[in-house]
Amino acid sequence: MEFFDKVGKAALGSRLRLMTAVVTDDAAKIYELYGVEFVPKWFPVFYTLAEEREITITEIANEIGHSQPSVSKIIQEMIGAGLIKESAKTDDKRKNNVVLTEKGILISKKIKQQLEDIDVAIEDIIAESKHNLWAALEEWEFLLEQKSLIKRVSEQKKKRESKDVKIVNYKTEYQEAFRALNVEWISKYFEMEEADYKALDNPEEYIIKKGGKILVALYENEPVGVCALIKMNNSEYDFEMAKMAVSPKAQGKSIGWLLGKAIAEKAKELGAKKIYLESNTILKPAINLYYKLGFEKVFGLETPYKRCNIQMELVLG
Amino acid sequence: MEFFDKVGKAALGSRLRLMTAVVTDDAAKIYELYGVEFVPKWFPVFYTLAEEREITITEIANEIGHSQPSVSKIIQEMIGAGLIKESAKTDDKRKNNVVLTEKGILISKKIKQQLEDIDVAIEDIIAESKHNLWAALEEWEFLLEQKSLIKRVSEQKKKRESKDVKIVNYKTEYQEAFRALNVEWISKYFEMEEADYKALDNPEEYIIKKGGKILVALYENEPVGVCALIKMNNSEYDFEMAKMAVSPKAQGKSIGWLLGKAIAEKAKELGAKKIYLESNTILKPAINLYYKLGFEKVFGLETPYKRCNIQMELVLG
DNA sequence: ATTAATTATATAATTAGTTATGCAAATGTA
DNA sequence: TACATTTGCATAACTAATTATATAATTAAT
Repeated sequence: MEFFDKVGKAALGSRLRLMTAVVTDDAAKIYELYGVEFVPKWFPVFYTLAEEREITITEIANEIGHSQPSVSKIIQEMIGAGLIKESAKTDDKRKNNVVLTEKGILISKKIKQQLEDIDVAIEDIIAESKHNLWAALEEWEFLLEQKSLIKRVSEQKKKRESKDVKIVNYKTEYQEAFRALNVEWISKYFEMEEADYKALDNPEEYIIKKGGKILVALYENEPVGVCALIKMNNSEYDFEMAKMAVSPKAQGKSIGWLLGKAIAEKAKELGAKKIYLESNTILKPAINLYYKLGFEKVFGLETPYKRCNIQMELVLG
Repeated sequence: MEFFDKVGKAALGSRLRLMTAVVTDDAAKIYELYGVEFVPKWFPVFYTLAEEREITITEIANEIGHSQPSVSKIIQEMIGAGLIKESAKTDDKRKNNVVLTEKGILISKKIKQQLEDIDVAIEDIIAESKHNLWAALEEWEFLLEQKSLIKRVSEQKKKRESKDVKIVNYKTEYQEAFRALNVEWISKYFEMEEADYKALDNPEEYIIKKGGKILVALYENEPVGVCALIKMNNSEYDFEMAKMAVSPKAQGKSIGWLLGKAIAEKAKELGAKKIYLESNTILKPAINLYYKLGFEKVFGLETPYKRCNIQMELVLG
């Protein structure tokens, strides 16, 4: 199908669907060829019953990877066709154990030869093909169970988008964004405090002129994240990382990570050995990010912020 | 899925269906991730329209391998969603040409990035897997188009069953079968003639005692095919192959071919250089078989049978 | 110039699965 | 021991496709 070459791998689903249709259409004809009165969709259920002596509907569903209602319906059809019957041998009255009838056992014998022929026919295709579809399905089942397609795509999206994020130095034109992005999360989770207003309304005076730095993350030339490195009056720490904010609209692009890394780099350039931060444990994604960046908990410093209930430091390598 | 290992390749259809479900389920989530209001099943149709400027429903169906009603419904849904519109630019009033709307074009741009991400994600799976599912699907599409699964299985069935066919010499206990199998086809297509009754009622006297042979094909120890080698009074031919009959119930096991081969072998053992036969062209499968066995048309011999309108000979190698 | 066959589409019915939901039986827990 | 939770199953409603069939427009054939 030429179509698939043009579209690319995104058409994997469509391609699978077509192949499924081709194979299952022929499956029906194969039963006919062998003169077995049998509906192909019964096959997985039937096979399970031929193997196990007696088994419940839910167990069958789990074994063959169908939903329980699907098996439930198939069982009813097969009972109608006289291939299986309910077997009362159970103390748990919710359970509906089923077994093959005489007729079912007969058909299972008939089908045995058919299965072997199909097996040989498919083995032949495998032998004449370069790429083993059967083995590929088995392998992909495993790989997609390990990490689903949606997860893989979302990781790729993040990776690509974070490439388009630029971290730049603060300019006056970003003051509005610096203020707005911070006000957004602070007032959502806490209340704006005196110290916040000072720094956000006048960052050049309160942060940069005192020897600090502000970095801005740009995505498509819009400021979507900010973070400050604030000069401290403390014997142990030269700088505090603070006022980190990322627009909710720009989440999933690793912007926090990129800002954090850049701030740490900046601090190192300025000769710092360690940087300090204050936060609150209700901000779980933020705390997580700090750990990922290498911060560790410390205790005991004084702070002007009511909302601070966790203090951390990062030793610069 | 352990189930598949037990069942063998016959579960290829089930395995494909499960993989299709896994992939298409995630497809829906992927559109959501990218914030595109889009139903995955629209994708092949949408993609075709994004490529071609303007195209009819049937053309789309052919291109993407769906049925026409399927595309017809999808088109209606997409018109409802405002992604495409009918374009009246056609003289053939049966046709329903469709194109993307402004909104459709916008979404196609949005989706482009998404497609690239999926492409990379799937390429990554291909890279980390030993068996390339994408390439396997492509190859199997080709192989199954060349020779369908049903054809491959039916060939395998024939091959296996013809192994279970035994060709044995005539014994008195097979007289009834020899008669019945021949009467069945002769009276179906023609009328029984005097010469038929003689040979069939008393084969030992009319065939074997005169230096001829009869071979019987047994399947599951039942006689299901017969063929005679009859001594001729002719300077050119020593033997005639005649009274070949195969039970309709045993068709598809190459019994005719096995009998023909065995008769030719027998004739060679008896020192014949050529064998002769008479038939009628309305028996197309039989004539076909004779050609396959190496017989060629000849002309001019006299025959006691009304039904004879073709004469053939096989030069024994 | 009719009539028959073909083509393009739409609609209806069917298929093989899925979720969602409800009910009864069994199990766990305070 | 009573009550909440879990389990097993059936039923209903939905989904994404299919085949079968109807209708209108076009093309081919007498």
